[in-house]
Formats: sequence, structure tokens, C-alpha cells
Amino acid sequence: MTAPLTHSQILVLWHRVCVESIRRNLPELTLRQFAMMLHIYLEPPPHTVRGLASMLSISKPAVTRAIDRLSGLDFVRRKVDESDRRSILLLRTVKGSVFLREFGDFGSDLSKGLPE
Amino acid sequence: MTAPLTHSQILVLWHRVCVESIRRNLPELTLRQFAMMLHIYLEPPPHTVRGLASMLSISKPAVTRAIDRLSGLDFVRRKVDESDRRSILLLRTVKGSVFLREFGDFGSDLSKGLPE
DNA sequence: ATAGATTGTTCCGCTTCCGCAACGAAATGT
DNA sequence: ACATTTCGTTGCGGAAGCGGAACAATCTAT
Repeated sequence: MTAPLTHSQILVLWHRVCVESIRRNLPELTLRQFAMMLHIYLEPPPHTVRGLASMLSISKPAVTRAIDRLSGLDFVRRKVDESDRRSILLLRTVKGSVFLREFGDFGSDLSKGLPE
Repeated sequence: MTAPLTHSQILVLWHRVCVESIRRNLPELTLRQFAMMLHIYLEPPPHTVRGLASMLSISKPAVTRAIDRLSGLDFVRRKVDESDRRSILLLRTVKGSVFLREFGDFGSDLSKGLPE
């Protein structure tokens, strides 16, 4: 386990990542979209609309719309849950993995040389 | 200087911060707004519209709009540059400092216990 | 003086997002 | 069988975002 970052290091890191992400012309996700995207990729499945809604304390329509955007980017895929056909399972995609790979990679780079 | 974070640690940290920021009902800034906000607070002045535009490789109107939003939140203040009255200086505010303080604080907390 | 360059803003049309209410489809309970 | 609950989506009005063109104000150069 790594040493925690200081208040100031977090801000510097966040700053660098935001700037770099914009400069690279990566799709600009909202915080909500980022939160859902990362949740789907980092936490064990299954992932559902209601699950994300309650995890973030936001409305289900807000989740639906964020997923609309993410699936438009082909970062996430919808699939009906065959064991309960009301539910939608949110699945990872190759394109989404590539995006997060790039994001994590330059983030990791930018975390080098943070001020004391 | 701290050890750099791994690819995976960056994603986990980003995930935690996004989720926490939404849960706290903090104003949801876009990446651009975050980038400008942090730039103004972390880099030495002066800060101008054209400066931010060229730093991020985006258009000046895009900067104006982002600053509109940030100044609506009272996170940033505009002031005419008396030495060149065409220029607008972008200044920090108390509310903005408080916001970044909170953001950095819980970010620092969330950076504790990152996976190996 | 005056033409030209520079700065930031406003306007246009379009897209995206929000919350809230209403909805159809599917599962559950009696 | 039928009412109820739970799922995710859609519709609506309003807020905010975008790029690009046009703009007023200001400074610079000649």
C-alpha cells in the first residue's frame, strides 16, 4: 500500500489529469459518467441502473441518460438480465477498456514528480 | 516527492473522488471548469482568458462560458487589467478556496488504502 | 489621425444534461 | 386471475454546454 497523497498533491494531480485529458481531445465525460464508468470497470458485476442510482444517490433517469452517453461512445453495453428480464446488466466493452487504459496510463505518468 | 501511482491506483482514486464528490452534492464542474479552476488556484498569476484558451487548446468563447459558470458559483472573480484594459484578470475567491480545500481534503482521505 | 491587431464577449443553432412525472414491461403476492 | 411492486425508459420544460462568426472596446503602429 502506497503512502496517501496530501491535500495539495491531490489538487495538483487532479489539475494535471484534467488538463491532459482535454489536450488529448478525449471524450469529456461528466463526473457522473466517470463515476459510473469506473464503477462498472472496477467493481465486481452485476451492475444495474438502480444499483448505480442508489450508489450515487441520484435518480434513475439520470443514470439512464449517462448510460445512453457511455453506450453511445461504446464504452458500456446494455444486456437484459435473463434471470429477471426487467433488469439491465451494464457490461464493459473493448473500447471502454482502451479508454481507461489510456486514462490510467497518463494519469500514472502525471503522478510522477508531485510536489512535496 | 511521493512514489508515483500505478495505472490501477489512479483509476481507483479517480473513481472514489468522483463518487464522493457527487454524494456530497458538490457543484458538478466539467473537466474544463475543473482545469481552469485549478489552474487559477495552483499556478502563479496573472490568469487571462486567452491564456487559459491556449493552455487548453480550446476556443476563447469556451473559456468565457466556463468562467461565467465559475464566477456564478463565486469560485472565480473577473477584474479588468488596469495596465491593459482589454484584458481580464481571473482572480481567486474565498468560496473557491473553501471548495478546493474540501475537495483536496476528502481526496487526500480517499487516497489512503489504495490497492497495491 | 487612422488603420490594423488583440482581447474578451455575445449571438446563433445545435446538442446534452437535469429533475420530475408518467409510462410499458416484467415479476411478485394474494 | 389480478392488483401491486419493481425495473428501466421516455417525455417535457428548462438550464447549460459546444463551435464558429460577428462584435465593441482597447491598444499598437505608422
